Amino acid sequence: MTGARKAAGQPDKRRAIVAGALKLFARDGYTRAALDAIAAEAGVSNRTIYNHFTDKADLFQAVIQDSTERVASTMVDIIDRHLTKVADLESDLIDFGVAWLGVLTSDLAPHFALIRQINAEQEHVPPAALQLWRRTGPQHTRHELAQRLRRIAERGDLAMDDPARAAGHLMLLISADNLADPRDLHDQRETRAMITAGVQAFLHGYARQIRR
Amino acid sequence: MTGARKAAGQPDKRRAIVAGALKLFARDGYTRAALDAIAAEAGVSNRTIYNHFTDKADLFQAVIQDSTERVASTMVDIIDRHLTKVADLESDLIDFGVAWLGVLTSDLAPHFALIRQINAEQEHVPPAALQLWRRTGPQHTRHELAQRLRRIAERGDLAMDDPARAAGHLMLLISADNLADPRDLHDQRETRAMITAGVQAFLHGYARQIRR
DNA sequence: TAGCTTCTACACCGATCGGTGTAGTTTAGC
DNA sequence: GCTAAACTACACCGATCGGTGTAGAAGCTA
Repeated sequence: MTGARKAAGQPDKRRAIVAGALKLFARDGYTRAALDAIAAEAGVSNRTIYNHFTDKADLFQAVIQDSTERVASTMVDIIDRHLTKVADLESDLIDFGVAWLGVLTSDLAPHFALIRQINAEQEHVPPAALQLWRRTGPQHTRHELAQRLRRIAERGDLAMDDPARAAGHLMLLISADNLADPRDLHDQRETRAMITAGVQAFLHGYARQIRR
Repeated sequence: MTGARKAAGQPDKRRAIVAGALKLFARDGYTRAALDAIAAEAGVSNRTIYNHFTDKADLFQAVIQDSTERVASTMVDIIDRHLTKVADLESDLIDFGVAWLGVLTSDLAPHFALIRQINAEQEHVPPAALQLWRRTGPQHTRHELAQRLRRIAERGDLAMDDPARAAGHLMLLISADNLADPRDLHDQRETRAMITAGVQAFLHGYARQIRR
């Protein structure tokens, strides 16, 4: 609700609260996560939380915003690192996919559990928070990815009508259904095989030389 | 937990309870959904629920099983209806996709909200229930779809190494990210365009004549 | 040292919820 | 029409939780 916060309280306490809240919201969901447990996790008094946030809902929204921005910037970094200078498109895309999927098992993993919670609780999450996540999260990274794909297409290695749609397809084919089922992500070989298959499915659909 | 139920109570009451519970579990999630509210939704006394189910968790598991079986059989029907006799592969796949996506907005829609809840609450759902859903739900339909794709491949219209993986890709490309974001699904033209793009991406990746 | 803000510990309120007990009413099957 | 099972209404318990009040400790600034 309140757009601009006036930085009440100690910044390090605030960070600890947000970090602890992310962990518990991600694991337990909005309703199940108790504020006392969050306070304990953050090594902070229950009362201090209300010194930084007006509400449980307010805290939730802050957690969404913080985590989304952090993850989105990581994703954009990966896009930049792998898809700016492209030598062998297929192997570069596979490397890109490996890095992309690696985020799901990194220390940023709780974020994606949080996203599942948001998707489940859509009816109870304030619409403003939902919209904020969609824009600065998946929409932003998809746009960034689409830009790179368009540039590669202009070089002649890809052919597509709608870069945004193609970017969405690539993201789907790379992450497969692992967003819904984050197990099996620890088998390196299986993960790589899955990514390779996804990239090949993507490429042979968009590569110009095999487009009919 | 208890595998075999001894059909305690009136069957129509049981059905009403399961139906009401599905609606509320889907909308509110396991924790938020109150048993009193479920009882009211089902037009049944609070106490009657405990005559049919031992627990809230027991009821939840029954709801998962019931809804999953119903939806899976619908999906298999759609596969059978559209992919048994294939004339024009691309247009048949598009029709198939339209029917497939139509389920998401049908009266079976609450099921997918329930699935989002399950995916979010994975840490708190009994593993047996999770496994049961995965097997009789997505794994089953994917296997069924893979069978059809293999048959089409044997006829020479498709080429693929791993039919199961291909089936997964097709399911992803057809439903795009609408499983996570079920809005926008009411714009007929946009939906059809999305499905068409997905099918074309799939086809040009697996069609033999354009495989390098 | 003085003064201000922040944090902590703790007790507390009101509401919600899962689950039970009970007494009485309805319904199904013989 | 009788009996037993099933259902209803209602009161109730114990636990959890969001949020507040308060009094004092800790830390920063001058």
